[in-house]
Amino acid sequence: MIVSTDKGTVVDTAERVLDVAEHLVQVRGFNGISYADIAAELGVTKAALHYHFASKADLGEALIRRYITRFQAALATIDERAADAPSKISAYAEIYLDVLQQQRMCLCGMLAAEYQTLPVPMREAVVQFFDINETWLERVLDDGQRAGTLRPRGSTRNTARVVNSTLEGAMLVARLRDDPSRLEAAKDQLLAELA
Amino acid sequence: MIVSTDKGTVVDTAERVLDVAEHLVQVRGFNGISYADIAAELGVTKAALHYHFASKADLGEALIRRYITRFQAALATIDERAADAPSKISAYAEIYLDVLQQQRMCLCGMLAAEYQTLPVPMREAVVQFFDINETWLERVLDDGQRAGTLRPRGSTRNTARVVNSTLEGAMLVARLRDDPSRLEAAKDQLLAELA
DNA sequence: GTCTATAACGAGATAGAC
DNA sequence: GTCTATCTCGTTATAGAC
Repeated sequence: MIVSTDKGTVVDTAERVLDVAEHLVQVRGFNGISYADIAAELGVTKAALHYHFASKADLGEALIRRYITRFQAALATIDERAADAPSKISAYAEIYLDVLQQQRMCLCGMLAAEYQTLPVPMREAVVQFFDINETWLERVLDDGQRAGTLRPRGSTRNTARVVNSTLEGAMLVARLRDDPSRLEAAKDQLLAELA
Repeated sequence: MIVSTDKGTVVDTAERVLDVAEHLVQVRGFNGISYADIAAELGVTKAALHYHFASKADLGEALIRRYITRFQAALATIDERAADAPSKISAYAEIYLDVLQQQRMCLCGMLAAEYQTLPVPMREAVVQFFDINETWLERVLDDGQRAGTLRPRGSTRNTARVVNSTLEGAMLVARLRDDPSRLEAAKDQLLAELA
C-alpha cells in the first residue's frame, strides 16, 4: 500500500521496511537483527512485516537486490558524469566513503562475513554484488590504461579486485575506530598507486 | 582438567572448547554460533561449557585473547627468522593465507563486522588485535625504508593500515568464491607496490 | 568436570479478527 | 495491511545430582 509520510512524499510500506532493515543490517549484521527490531523501529508489529516479507530469507534477498539496483544506478551516474578514469575510481571510492560516514558497513561486505550462515539465494545475490563491482572496475581500469590516465601495476582484473577488497577491508577496520579518515587515506593511497 | 587425546598429546579441556569455538566463529561468526553447536561438535553438554566459560561473552573474550597471543608469537617468529623487511611482509601475508586455506576468516576480521553487537570487553580486544597488526607493520615498513629494501608510497603508518586492510578485505571476498588464489594475488600486488 | 533437567527469554513464523 | 494472540523452537544460563 502507498502511504503519505509527514514529509509529504509517497513511500511504499515495503520500501520503508527495507530502509529500516537495511540500516540495521549494515550496523549489526543479518544475524544480529530480528523482526522485532525492525518492527519496533518502524512502529508496527512483527506480523505486519511477515505480510510484506514472508520469511527473513525473503527479506534478506530483497535487501540485497535493492542494494544492487541502487549501486548499479550509482555506477551508471559515474559513467555519465565523470570525465576520466581516475575521476571514476575516485567517485567509486566516494560511494564507500558515504556509506561509512553514515556509520554503516557496506551491506554486502557485512553479508560476506556472514556468508556461511546465509540461505543460498542471499549468497548468490552477495556474489553478484561483488561481480558487478569487479567487472565495472576492470572496465574503468582498462579504459584508463588505454587512455594513459591510469597505470595499473598488475593485470586490470587483479587490480580491480584489489581496489574493491581494499575499500571493503578499510571500511571494516575504520568502522571499529569510528574514523572515516582511514578509508579516505586508503582511497588516496589507491589512487596514488594507480597514477 | 587435563585429558590425553588419541594423538597422545595432553590438552586442557578449556583449550579444546576454545579450539572448536574458534573454528566455528571463524566460519559462521560470533552471532552465528551457539553453545549447542560447540557442545555437539565436542561431544559434551552445554552445561559443561558453562563450567569453563560462564557466559558467551567470557568465551568470546577468551577466544580473542588466545588468538592475539598466538598471533604475537607468529610475529615474533617472523622477526627472528625473516632476513629482511620484504620477507617479513611476505611471511605476514602468509599467516592470513594459511587461515583462508583452512576455509576460515580471520577471527578478528569476522568480529570486526559484528563489532556493534559485541560486549565491550570483546570490542576492546578486537581493537587491540588491529593495533598490534598496524604497529608491527609500521615498524617493519620503517626498517625496510631505512634499509632501502622497501619503498612505501605514502607514510609508513598509512601504508601499514592499507596493507592490513587489503588482506582482511581480500580474505573476506576470496572466501565467497572459495578461491584462496585471490588473496595470494592481493599479497603479490601489495609486495610489488612496496618494492 | 560433566551430567540431567529446566528456567527464562527471544527468535521466526502462523491463524484469524478487524 | 495491520492487528492480537499464539505456536514452536532455539537461545543463554542456572540448579543440583553424580
